[in-house]
Amino acid sequence: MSSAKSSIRLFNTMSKSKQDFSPLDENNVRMYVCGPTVYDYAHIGNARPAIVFDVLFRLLRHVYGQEHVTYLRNITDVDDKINARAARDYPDLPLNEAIQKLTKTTQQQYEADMAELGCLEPTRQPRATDHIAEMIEMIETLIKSGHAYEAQGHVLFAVKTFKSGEVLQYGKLARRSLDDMLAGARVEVAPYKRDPMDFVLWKPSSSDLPGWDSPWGKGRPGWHIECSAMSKKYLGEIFDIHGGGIDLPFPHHENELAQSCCANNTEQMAQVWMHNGFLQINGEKMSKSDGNFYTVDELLHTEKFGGRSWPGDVLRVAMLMKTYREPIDFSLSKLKEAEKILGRWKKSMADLGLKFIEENRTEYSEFGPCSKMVAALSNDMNMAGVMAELHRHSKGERLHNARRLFGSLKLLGVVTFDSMQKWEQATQKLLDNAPDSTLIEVAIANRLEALNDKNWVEADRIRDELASQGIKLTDSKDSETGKRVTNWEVGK
RNA sequence: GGCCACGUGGCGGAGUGGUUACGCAGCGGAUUGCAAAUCCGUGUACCCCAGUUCGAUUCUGGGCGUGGCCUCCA
Repeated sequence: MSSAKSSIRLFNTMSKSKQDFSPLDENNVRMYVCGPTVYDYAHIGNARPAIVFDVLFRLLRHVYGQEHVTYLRNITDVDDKINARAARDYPDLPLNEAIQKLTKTTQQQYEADMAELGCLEPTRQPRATDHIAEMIEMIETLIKSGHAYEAQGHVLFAVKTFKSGEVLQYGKLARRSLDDMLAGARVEVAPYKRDPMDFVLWKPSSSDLPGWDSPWGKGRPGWHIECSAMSKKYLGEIFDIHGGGIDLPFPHHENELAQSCCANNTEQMAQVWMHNGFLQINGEKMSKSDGNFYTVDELLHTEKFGGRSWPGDVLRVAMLMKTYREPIDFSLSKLKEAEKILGRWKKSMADLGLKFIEENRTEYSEFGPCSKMVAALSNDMNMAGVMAELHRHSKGERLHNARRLFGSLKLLGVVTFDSMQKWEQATQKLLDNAPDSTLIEVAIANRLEALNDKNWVEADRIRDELASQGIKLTDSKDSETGKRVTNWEVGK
């Protein structure tokens, strides 16, 4: 166990290198991941961080114990996009009610989607609007300590005050100097900013927008402060892992880091910063603004992508076929390959002797993952290594292989006892719905007779007829006698 | 324009200063018509140029290409 603990290595965006992971408190490993802004269906690209960090969550639970990992994923429910969408979708409701309704249903949809993709619920999913008081408190602290200032109803964070000694810290996560950022600035700078890069902690709300009373008048928080306030409340001033998409290092995480360190007077916010790569479609980033996206719900429940729907476990495997930091080209061939591989894994488990019937449930819950697979996973979630181990067990010949395969797939969140039970029952159901099996046996016997007579035409006629009823024949040879043995199964 | 990442066999996708995963597809075989299923076998690939080295796909420099960030974004 202790060797496993010390062997987790994670790529840290801050240092741009893989580092040994050692939690601040082994009894409470803490991870914060930036979650969805709940104004619309999640697309499959939005699901990647949920899946990637779910796998990490599961690995940490495996290594440190289920009760010793805290995983927070926030729900952003205050945002200009939400306001706009609520007004559009519920024009007859008062805005506050419309927003309530929109954010609530969107969050439920998100949680349902992620569950279908095999993701565990995080330990907590705090909502921004439930933590306005904590945000205001942190902003006040920042003003008192000179890191923030009020200007025309806004409160702004002064980026140049984020220093360690005399060294400017702002920009160190994204590895960008203030000059670099200014050179590339594409937005007009508000005149009341002391520095062009200063960002909003609090902004005024007009009467037609959601707002909360504050020392600076009725207003609403800026985007970044919620994560600083909520992570502090539930995880402490410094925690272990902070994750999110590769678009977040700048500005979101850079700003969170600045706020948190300045408010808490700490040198760091998280030990490790992790970022997942994007999904691409035809080589371009999948994004809502470009319109080249598929929602999780569409993939699961409609035939919009590739003319068919896709099970959650297939989508999950497809997503795990590449290192989390690299982009994935989301394509039909990828999903097909994932489905084929996953089908084979399931079949091998059954062929090697696993039976997902109730009396086995307790015994099977004890099956653990293959240690080499855990080792690969511990190496910054090296999924290629993980896949190789899964394939190795899938091709094994012993019951042991099946147990390890099940244990490994379970750890990855790809299968559960229940999902395998359903799979087994579905396979069985196909058999039950097939035409009378004695008739099939007779047909097979007739075909065999025809084959022995070298009457190929008649033999093929029988086979084709069965095929038309969805019965697929597979010929093999008995290893003892050398005689032809014909099995049948119900095809798709 | 600035910053960052990546560029591997038909495709997907790891990794390594020398023995070169894994998967998909293909090909050959087990298989005594054809097919399917299964199993076995089969692939010396690493963008270009220069440098370091006994030796580079792996290190260094330059170039080209692709993608991302610099504005809301997973």
